[in-house]
Amino acid sequence: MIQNKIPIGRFSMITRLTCKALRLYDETGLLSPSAKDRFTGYRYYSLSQIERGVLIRSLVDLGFPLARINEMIDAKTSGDTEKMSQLLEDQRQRVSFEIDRLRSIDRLLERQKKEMFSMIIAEPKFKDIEPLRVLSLRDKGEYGEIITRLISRLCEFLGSPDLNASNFSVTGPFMTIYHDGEYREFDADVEVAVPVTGRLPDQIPGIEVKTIPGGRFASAIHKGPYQDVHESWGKLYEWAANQGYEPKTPCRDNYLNDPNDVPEEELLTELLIPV
Amino acid sequence: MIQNKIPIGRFSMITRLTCKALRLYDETGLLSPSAKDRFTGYRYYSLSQIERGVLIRSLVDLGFPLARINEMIDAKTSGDTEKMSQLLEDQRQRVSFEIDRLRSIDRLLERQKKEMFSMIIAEPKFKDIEPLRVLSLRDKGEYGEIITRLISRLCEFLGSPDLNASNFSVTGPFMTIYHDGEYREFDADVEVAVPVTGRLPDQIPGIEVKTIPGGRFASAIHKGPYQDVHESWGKLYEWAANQGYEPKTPCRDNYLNDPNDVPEEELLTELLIPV
DNA sequence: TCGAGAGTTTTCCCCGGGGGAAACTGCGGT
DNA sequence: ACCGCAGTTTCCCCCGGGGAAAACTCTCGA
Repeated sequence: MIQNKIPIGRFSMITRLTCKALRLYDETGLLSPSAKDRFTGYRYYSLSQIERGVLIRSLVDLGFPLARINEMIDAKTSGDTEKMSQLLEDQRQRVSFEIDRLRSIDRLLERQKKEMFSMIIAEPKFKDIEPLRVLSLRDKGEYGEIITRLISRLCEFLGSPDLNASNFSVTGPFMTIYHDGEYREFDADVEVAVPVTGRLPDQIPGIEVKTIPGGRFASAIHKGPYQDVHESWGKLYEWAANQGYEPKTPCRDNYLNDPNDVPEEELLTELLIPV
Repeated sequence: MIQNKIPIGRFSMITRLTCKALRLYDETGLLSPSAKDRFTGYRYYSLSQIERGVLIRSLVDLGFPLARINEMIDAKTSGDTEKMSQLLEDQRQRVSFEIDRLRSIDRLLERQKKEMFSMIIAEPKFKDIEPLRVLSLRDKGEYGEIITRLISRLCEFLGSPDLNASNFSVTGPFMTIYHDGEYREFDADVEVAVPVTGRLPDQIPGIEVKTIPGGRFASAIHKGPYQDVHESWGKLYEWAANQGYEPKTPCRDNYLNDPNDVPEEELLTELLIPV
């Protein structure tokens, strides 16, 4: 019997697997050296293990995770061609999927390069939102004016000193809830709310504590002046419809930053449509 | 001052970052909550942190690693447009590179699906090989015949029982070294060698212990019958030349598995051209 | 037989979080 | 004032190795 004691470094050169990887494969049992010196712990591989090593290497090159490599080798040694092509097909799908993902990232990067973050708009997605306990104020009138007015009234209330002592606190951004079925420039039925926790020290006429319902929403983030928000609403409606959901009511939006802090072009508004 | 104590879960909903990620960002300092309860450890974020969170999220979507995200935000807040577009460009390159890599994997997978591993050939690459101490036997004649003959003589010698006792062992696969400048069907100058370690117990006429030189090699793995090896040699020469290297001499090949163990179509031969 | 230099061993930390366990806490409702 | 549930905390393991450190060992040539 020819002793073939290939030390790890040379075996690594032959199989193109790194020493680090070989040690890992030893631990996990994917490829254990045929001999291990009991005193020094040195690993020694045999010539007949080279083939397995090379096979593992090519499977690694194909992007298989180690668990799949194990399955694949099992399938190959037991001649299970069915399983093998199954695994190959799975892998191909995973790779294609990844390629698509990267391509869309590439497109986004391209856009950012041109516009230098003037337009980071998070891609639309669905969100499951829990019911929310809010402080709210509702009125009718012209959009822009009424929202400004209600928000400043809420701010005024929140700024009052006797709130500091209580366990009351604000737990989210301001939001507007549009109770009308569709956009209406004037005489709109609008509610402004802010998520809160804790108990109110006293009753303020017109300001109400209530719980607004949760559920599934289509969500997108609009960046830029409030005036342009209509376009984004349109896109979001379209997107939700394309995904096979029917837009419901009432819509909301969240004001994610403060017009006092950032210029108009940096304003972020999250748009939410219940579906 | 309005207390805004947004707990981690809600902040995660708003920014679209997971709680897990937020805890990590807290540890690394990328985004630390504005308040942390000293007794319970609860994290509380403020409304004004939402913007940073949303920005981080969109950078994550763009595939930036966290370190780059840090740099990017620094550049953005200090208004360093130069740096920003630099980072964007870098990222775009990394993504394109990754897309290319995946595409080539996809191509390989496609091929494997058709040929079911009848042709795993590792992609050509360059290797730096150390000098190798070998047992060698050299002769002239017709390729196929001479290689077979020399290998069996070496095997015979290696199988002799007095070697077992010594500290002598085989540390690599058999190899052939082609000393001619080019392919020659007959009267080829061929050396067969096997890497060894330890001392030879006695001298065998014709068998020599020597050290063959190392250096940089172009390497590929051929799978299939030895007869077809010429095509792979040709491809490897072409590839090395395309990479701007000049093929030198002598070439070698390593026999990575044993014709006694596997059918002809499964034979693996590593081809090495010094450059 | 010895010494130098290269090879190998373990161990630990890193990426960028996901998943899950066990324990503790917040908060609204009754 | 208490209950129960949902939220939050920390801790540890997982992927698939890369990099580095400290200690040990192998091998070849002199």
